[in-house]
Amino acid sequence: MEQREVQELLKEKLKEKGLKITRQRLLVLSVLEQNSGSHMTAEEVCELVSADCPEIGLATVYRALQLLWNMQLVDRISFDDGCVRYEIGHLLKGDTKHNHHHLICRKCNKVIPFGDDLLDDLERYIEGATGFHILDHELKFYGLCKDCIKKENSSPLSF
Amino acid sequence: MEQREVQELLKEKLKEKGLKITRQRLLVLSVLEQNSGSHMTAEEVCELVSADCPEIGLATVYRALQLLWNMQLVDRISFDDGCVRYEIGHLLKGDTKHNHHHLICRKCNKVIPFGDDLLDDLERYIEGATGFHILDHELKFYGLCKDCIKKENSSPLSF
DNA sequence: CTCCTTGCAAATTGTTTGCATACCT
DNA sequence: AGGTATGCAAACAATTTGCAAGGAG
Repeated sequence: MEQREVQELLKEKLKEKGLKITRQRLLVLSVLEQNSGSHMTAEEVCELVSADCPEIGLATVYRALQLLWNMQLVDRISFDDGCVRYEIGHLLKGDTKHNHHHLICRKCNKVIPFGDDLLDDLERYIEGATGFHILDHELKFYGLCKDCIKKENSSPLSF
Repeated sequence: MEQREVQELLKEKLKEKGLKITRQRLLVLSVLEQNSGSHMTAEEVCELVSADCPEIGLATVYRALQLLWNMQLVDRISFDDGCVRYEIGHLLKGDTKHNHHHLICRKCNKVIPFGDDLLDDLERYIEGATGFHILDHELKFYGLCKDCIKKENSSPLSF
C-alpha cells in the first residue's frame, strides 16, 4: 500500500464516521508512514509533526494516535519501558520492513525485530476453536541476545 | 513445581546474590502462587499480602515484583489498561491453569486466556536462526469476541 | 556490626481531561 | 451555523525514588 492510498483510506474512514479531516491527523499518520521501520512514542511523533505544524499539542497527538489505532490504521505495542509505541504495521504488509515480532533482551534491553507471517496458521486455528475474530497480534520473546550470552559466560552471573 | 519448591528457589537465588530473605518477598511470591490463574497488579498483590503483613508498603511490593521478574520467577504482562500485571507462569508448566496467550476484544476489552505450548517449535526455530536464547514469550491477539461480533451485526458500525 | 530492605511521602512520568477558541463541512 | 477538534494547562494514575529507621546475616 502506497502513502497516497493510506491517507485516502484515513479520509474515507473519517468521513464515514462524521469526523473531520484535519491537518494534524493527516500529519500524524504521515509521520508514522515515513518511519515505518520504527516503534514511535507519542512524544517522538509530536516532535516530528512539529516540523510541519509547530502549534500542535501533545494531547492532540495522543488523541490522533488513539483514533488511528481504533480505526486499525496503525498498530500499538509496548515494550517494558513504560510507554506505548505506535507503528504502521499490517497496512504495509508487502513492505520488507514490516516486522511484528520482537526479541527483547532482558539484559541490555535491546529490541530485535523478527519477520512476520509465522502465525497465520495459528490464527486460523484459534478462530475456528473459539469464534474470536482476530484482527491483529503482538508477539514478544524475552531472553538473552547473542552479545549478552557471550558476556554472561565470561563474567560472573548478575543482572 | 510445588509451592514449597518455588519458595526454596527464591531463597536460593537471593542467597546466591547476597540479598536478604525477607518476609515481604516471600509473601509476595506466595500470593502470586496462590492466584496462579490470574494476572495481578501490584495493588492487588499488596492488598492480599496485607492480610499477613499489614505494615507492607506499596513501594515494597513494586520492588519485590521487579526482583522476582528479574530472577525469572514470575512473568509480566500488560494488557492495554495502563498497568503492568504479574503472573506465576512458566514455573508451573504442568499446571492446567497456565495460559500464556490472550485474546483481547477491541470492543469490550474482555481478555480470554488461551492455552500455551503452541510456540515451542517456533521458539526453537528462532533460536537457531538468530542465536537469541529465549526465556519466555508473550502473545496477544486483538480482535472481536463472539459476543461483540453478534452485536456488531445487529447494530450500526461503531467503536 | 554492616549493609540490605522497608515504609512513608514526595517526585516523576506517561497519558487523559476540561474548557474556551478555532476549524471543518 | 453547528458540531468537531485543537491547544493549553490542570488533573490523574501508575510507578519510582530519597531517606531515616528497622532487620537480616
